[in-house]
Amino acid sequence: MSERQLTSFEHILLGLICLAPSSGYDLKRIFAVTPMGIYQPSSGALYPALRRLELKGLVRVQAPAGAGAESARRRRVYEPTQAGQAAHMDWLRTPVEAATVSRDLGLHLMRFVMMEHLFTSEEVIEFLQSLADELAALVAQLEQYAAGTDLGSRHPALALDHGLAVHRASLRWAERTIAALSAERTRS
Amino acid sequence: MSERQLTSFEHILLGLICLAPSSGYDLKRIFAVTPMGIYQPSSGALYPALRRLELKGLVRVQAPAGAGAESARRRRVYEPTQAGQAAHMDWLRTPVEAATVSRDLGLHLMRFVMMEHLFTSEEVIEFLQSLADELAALVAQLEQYAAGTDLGSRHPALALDHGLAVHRASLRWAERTIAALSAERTRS
DNA sequence: AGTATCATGTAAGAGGTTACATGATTTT
DNA sequence: AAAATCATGTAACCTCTTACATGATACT
Repeated sequence: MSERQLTSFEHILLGLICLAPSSGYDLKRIFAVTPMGIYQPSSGALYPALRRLELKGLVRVQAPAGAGAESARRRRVYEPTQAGQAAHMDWLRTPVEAATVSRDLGLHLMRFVMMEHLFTSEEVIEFLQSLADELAALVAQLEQYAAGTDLGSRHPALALDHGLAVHRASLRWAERTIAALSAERTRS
Repeated sequence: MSERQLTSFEHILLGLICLAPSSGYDLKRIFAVTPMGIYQPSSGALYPALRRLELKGLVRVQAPAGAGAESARRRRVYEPTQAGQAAHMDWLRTPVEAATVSRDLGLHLMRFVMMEHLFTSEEVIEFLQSLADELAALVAQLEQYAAGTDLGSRHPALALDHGLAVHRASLRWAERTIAALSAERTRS
């Protein structure tokens, strides 16, 4: 209920819990094992973040469930509340911001993954299209900067080439993925 | 003299100051204007960071220089000390780490830019080669993960495709840039 | 004279890292 | 029985963001 909005890390944790109820340790292993693991959250980041989500009423600890009394009492398995699921959907629907598309690209990809069973194909394609639009704008902006500015020396221009190359690759991926998903949609 | 090693942000500030003596405000404008400006440091991050560099003896405030007494006393223009230049060179020579090459790619590009007038062509090419090697290894690792793992559903596989696409683009850039710099070197 | 920009800084609060602590369960 | 792994957490420290404060200089 507190007003402060969630951090990216909290949004991702919430999303993972929406995907499947998980304990802190489960989440840690997800980061360790998948190619998402460029970031390896520390205990000191993970457990307090889960408590914050719990305090905000977005996740709750699953009831012991088992017939026995105290079995597995050590694990705190979190599941989303209704408010948590709603907050997650809101996050997935957040528009792609032009100013931060480059910085947030990894986050957008994460959102794309988490949309899979929550969005219709149309919504997913719409998201990818807005991502593609902003990437195209960014590429155009970088091209303009490269053409219009005398960078003085060699390496800055080469570094700019790198930025152009990777953003063009992202853009092509988005366009290719839109095409693939559209084809699957009509084929159904 | 304090033992704590510099943050990436501090390394970049030091590097920019080595490129040209600058005030905090100058540095702020560099971030605002260039395509480096995905990150816009706040005053609360910038000025304390400069003070830390000063305390560590890596930068110092330029002497007023002008003939007059108090003119322009408001600006604190930093220049590197010998220790600062040495620390900067050490940072530039830091090996590319395989485990973090993806996360640190932007940092490596920044280092590449700052190497321009401090490294020989051979050293620059050597750096780019090690970057290319680690990128190639990362691409191979992702390909292997994609082939060996059943990702269960569609979107994770597509997101992995994105990672492959952008890292291949980085790798191609590195190879292309090595070729270009090598050609220039032999032509001189 | 008033506004915009230049220029540097501080205070509060949030969140992360590192390192340590603790105990249960499983494996050898 | 000992060691490894599972599992959660805390405390100290550091840095960042946000927001505010301050004053000088340049422009209109």
